[in-house]
Amino acid sequence: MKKKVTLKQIARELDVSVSTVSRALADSKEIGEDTRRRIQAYAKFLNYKPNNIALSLKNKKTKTIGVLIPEIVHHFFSTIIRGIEIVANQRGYNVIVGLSNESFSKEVLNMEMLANGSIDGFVLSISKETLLQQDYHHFNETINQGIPIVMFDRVVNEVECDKVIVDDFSGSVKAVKKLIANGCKHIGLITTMDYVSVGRLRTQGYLRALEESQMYAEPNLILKLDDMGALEDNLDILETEIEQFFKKNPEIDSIFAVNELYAVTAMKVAKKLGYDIPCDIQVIGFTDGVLSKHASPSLTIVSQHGQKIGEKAADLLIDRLELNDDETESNHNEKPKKQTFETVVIETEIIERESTK
Amino acid sequence: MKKKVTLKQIARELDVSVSTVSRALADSKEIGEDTRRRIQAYAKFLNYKPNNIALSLKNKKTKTIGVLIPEIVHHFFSTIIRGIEIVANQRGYNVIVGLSNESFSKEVLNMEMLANGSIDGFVLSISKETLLQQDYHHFNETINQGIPIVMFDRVVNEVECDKVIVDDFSGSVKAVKKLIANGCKHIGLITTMDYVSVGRLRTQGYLRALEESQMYAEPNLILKLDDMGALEDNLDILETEIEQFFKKNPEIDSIFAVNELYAVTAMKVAKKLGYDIPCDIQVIGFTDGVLSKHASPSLTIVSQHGQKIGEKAADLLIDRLELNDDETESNHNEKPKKQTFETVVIETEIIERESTK
DNA sequence: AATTTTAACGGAAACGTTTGCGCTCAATTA
DNA sequence: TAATTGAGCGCAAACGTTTCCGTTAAAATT
Repeated sequence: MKKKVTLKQIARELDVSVSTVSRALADSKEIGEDTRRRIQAYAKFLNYKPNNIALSLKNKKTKTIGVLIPEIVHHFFSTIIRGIEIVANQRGYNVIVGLSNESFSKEVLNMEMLANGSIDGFVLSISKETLLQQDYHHFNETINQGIPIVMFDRVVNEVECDKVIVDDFSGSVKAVKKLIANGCKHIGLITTMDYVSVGRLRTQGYLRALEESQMYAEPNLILKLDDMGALEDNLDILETEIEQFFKKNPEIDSIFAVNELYAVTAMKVAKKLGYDIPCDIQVIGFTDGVLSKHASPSLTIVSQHGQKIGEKAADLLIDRLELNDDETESNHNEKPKKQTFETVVIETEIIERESTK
Repeated sequence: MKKKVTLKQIARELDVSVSTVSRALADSKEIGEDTRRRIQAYAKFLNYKPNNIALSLKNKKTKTIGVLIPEIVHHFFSTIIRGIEIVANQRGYNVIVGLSNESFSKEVLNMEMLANGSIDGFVLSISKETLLQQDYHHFNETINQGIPIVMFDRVVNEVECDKVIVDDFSGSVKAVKKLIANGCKHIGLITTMDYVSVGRLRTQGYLRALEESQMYAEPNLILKLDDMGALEDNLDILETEIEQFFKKNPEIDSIFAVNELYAVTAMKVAKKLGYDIPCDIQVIGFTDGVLSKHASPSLTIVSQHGQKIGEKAADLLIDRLELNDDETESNHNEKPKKQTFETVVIETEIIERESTK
């Protein structure tokens, strides 16, 4: 077992000092032509690679970004990680992931773990429990320690930082208006409880679209579901809820669902009840999932472009990290740099498939 | 912006030495009752947390495990990451992920990046390109540097390390025998090219099941597809291939598919051709995906228990890491500890749904 | 009273880097 | 010939810890 080779080792065996080796490998002009070559050759021979940890300690930066998400077994979030990973790697950063599992305490714990030197900045999406409790102190404390945060998708006004969101509102407006344009008169909405901002925004988009089309928003046609707990596990509950919904409102001619699961389940129930899709009932879901493409009929969706979200979030974070570098290096004048934060909106796109006319 | 508080800072402000602070916080008996209390109180007040990077440098261990997977937007892999993350966190480790994107060079690059001090060990699944090229030097070099590796799912005999695999072979045998028991006489197999070991094993399982049931394996009934490239993107190609397959072999009464996409696509095509599932054609897929549950009819599968795979892999890795600790600390006798590696097989389970009788 | 023990703490090395500064020796300049 | 320059290299500090080894003074032993 060959142990990792260090500068000290090379220095000893070549009978020079550690600093000479360091400089030689950095191609410093201060080192003589021949010794430089000698050292470089020997280092290459030993396959020397500098120790990242030592560099991190010295440079006070780890070149690592922490990603904190509520759940990873979820197409949307894994797509985002992919986006983050791509630009991070390309810009010389590593990605370390933490899962909050929608729990406040795990979110706090994970942040504290990673904030103690392991990472340079965070990209995160807030857990449901945190949103419910509305306790955001850990975010602000982290930012106060000089560790920048970029939030995506589930964001919150109480924390000042860069954000990347989806145009939930106007995406929903577009979707519902498409249903209206397709001749739908009684558009059902299947949505979640209000505490997650995205659900609320999508609901508002639904209402706005109706309003702008001089249509009356019937309270009956709105089904609010509590998605706390394991959604995937009690599918049958979901199905019966939706079935009740259809039976109570036979006039329904279309469904707008705020996530993929609701949409495909609605289709399944509708088919079971004898409706034809899209003739009797048209369906649009808000999602970035894999179910929609393979459902039968395939589902028309408002696509969220998860990868783009991840890429943009990583870019924002790294931009800020490297901007901070420049500041601390060059202008030490205490001119309080106006801390201006950006909120980038990633456009949604309607992908038409078989569930709409 | 409050900068991170260090031992040195506390020491200065309390007019003691750094070592005293360090010991006081470690509850060392060497420090007097009162100073100990004083220091602990002040540290708690300042919310002192030790710097992970400094600790890593000192202890020569990072308490971080590197996970290298071919792709993250994939239910199977994200489930595994979840499993890894759960036990890692619980045992005090962090998880840093790298994506090879099925590319050999990205796999090598990622390993080199992380191997330079960033992580204590790897959990990985080999990229397709690497399997094709059969170049495994980076794995062996990493192991030689003293960094343990645990491979999962896509493993290879050429590398000696702990492994976690699925019983692909016997899982397939079980599945095909179930079809046979259900009265199927002409079982079609939809599989991949042979270079990924799991595909080959599942194919062999299919053959064995037929053999053991004294049934003849018809070459026509085996469809081998090349899944290089973006599977999801050319769904239509996949569909036409499968459609041809059905048309050429009208006697087919069931399908065993080695992955979820093949299985659900086969169902879709079958339905389009007028077959009834499961009456005319029964389908079983080998998978750990989300499509199967929501397909209509829902798909009977051989489940792989991805999370368990991840958990077991992480446990194996951490076990070995902490075993190495004990060795180097206590018995320095050069008795060459017999390096014995384990290959754990995670049992599959057939989950019966609507696509079989 | 002289010695040993012990409690309580500080100094410094170490982990692997980078880098400012100083040193030496030769070459150039005055 | 004496002084200045510069090339080429080493020393040591620094990053934040932990820990071995002192050191000091008081307490306990003889």
